[in-house]
Amino acid sequence: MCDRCDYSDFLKECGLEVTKNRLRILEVLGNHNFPLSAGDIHKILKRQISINRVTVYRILDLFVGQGLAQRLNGGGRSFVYGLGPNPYHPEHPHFYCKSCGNMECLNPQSLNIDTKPMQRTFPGLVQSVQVRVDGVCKNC
Amino acid sequence: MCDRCDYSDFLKECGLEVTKNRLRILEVLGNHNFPLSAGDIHKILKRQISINRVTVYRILDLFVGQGLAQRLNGGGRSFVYGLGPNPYHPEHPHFYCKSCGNMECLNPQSLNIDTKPMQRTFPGLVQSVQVRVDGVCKNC
DNA sequence: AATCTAATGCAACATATTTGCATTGAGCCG
DNA sequence: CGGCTCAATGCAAATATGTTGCATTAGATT
Repeated sequence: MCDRCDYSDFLKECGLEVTKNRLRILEVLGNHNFPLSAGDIHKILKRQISINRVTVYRILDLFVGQGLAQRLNGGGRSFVYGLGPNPYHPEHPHFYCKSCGNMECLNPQSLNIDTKPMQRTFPGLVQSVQVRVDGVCKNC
Repeated sequence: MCDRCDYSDFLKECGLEVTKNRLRILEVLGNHNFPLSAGDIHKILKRQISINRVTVYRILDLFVGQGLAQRLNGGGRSFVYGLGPNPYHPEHPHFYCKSCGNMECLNPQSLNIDTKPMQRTFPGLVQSVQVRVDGVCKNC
């Protein structure tokens, strides 16, 4: 879907071997404009090929460790994953519909977050700010 | 810990029966300045009394439904719970340490979040904004 | 005390994620 | 080419978390 992203390059840049499964998972993530759970990703891939559930988990963990993917807190009881922020796809907040349980990505500029007050006072290291907006989506 | 909060009153105001287990769970939540998972709460209570895991889950669900408690997305695979916002304890962001996995509550004013851009453009209903700051805490 | 209802306990289930170990496959060196 | 090595993958089982259905208990009300 995103013709500006070369997933093969992404992997190489992270020093990861380029395998079919890894490329497929990156493509699935890139083809959706909302984050997916490991189970969702596995279901989508299984329609086309044979891949093990555990492999999906492992590849996602690997990606998260490298910053290639982002692990987010779905509203439900499982994690959801999206492509990590990169020059073409900046960090952005997510919306969770309490009614249907779906998540969607919001515009990067839909919220202004000022972390300065925090940076001044917080004794630890701030790496990222995860924002989840909860509510009811237009379809519900 | 918080002498301004009368948990028994909290329950009555919500139209809930005042039971020992409910009070105990409110106390545990109030005694910690960071959110706890259902499992944590169960472990803490079991040290003193006999209480069933399921009861903890049910009471927490009840509290969340009434706004007495807040269900947050821990960094890990489970939900975490804290006291819901009230006049004495306003809504506040949370910090998640990627290294040790602990969470802590931040000052309510540590982040400025402007939801106006979002309110203007988003077609659904925005109910709440959950902010989690990720990073490394001072102990790690 | 008898009765009624909500709260709690218990067992079993469901789902998500992790772990250990076996197998496969791609690259490399002789 | 054939064998070697190591990472990637698969498979089975374990673990953690959360839910459901039904039995039991405790507290309020009459």
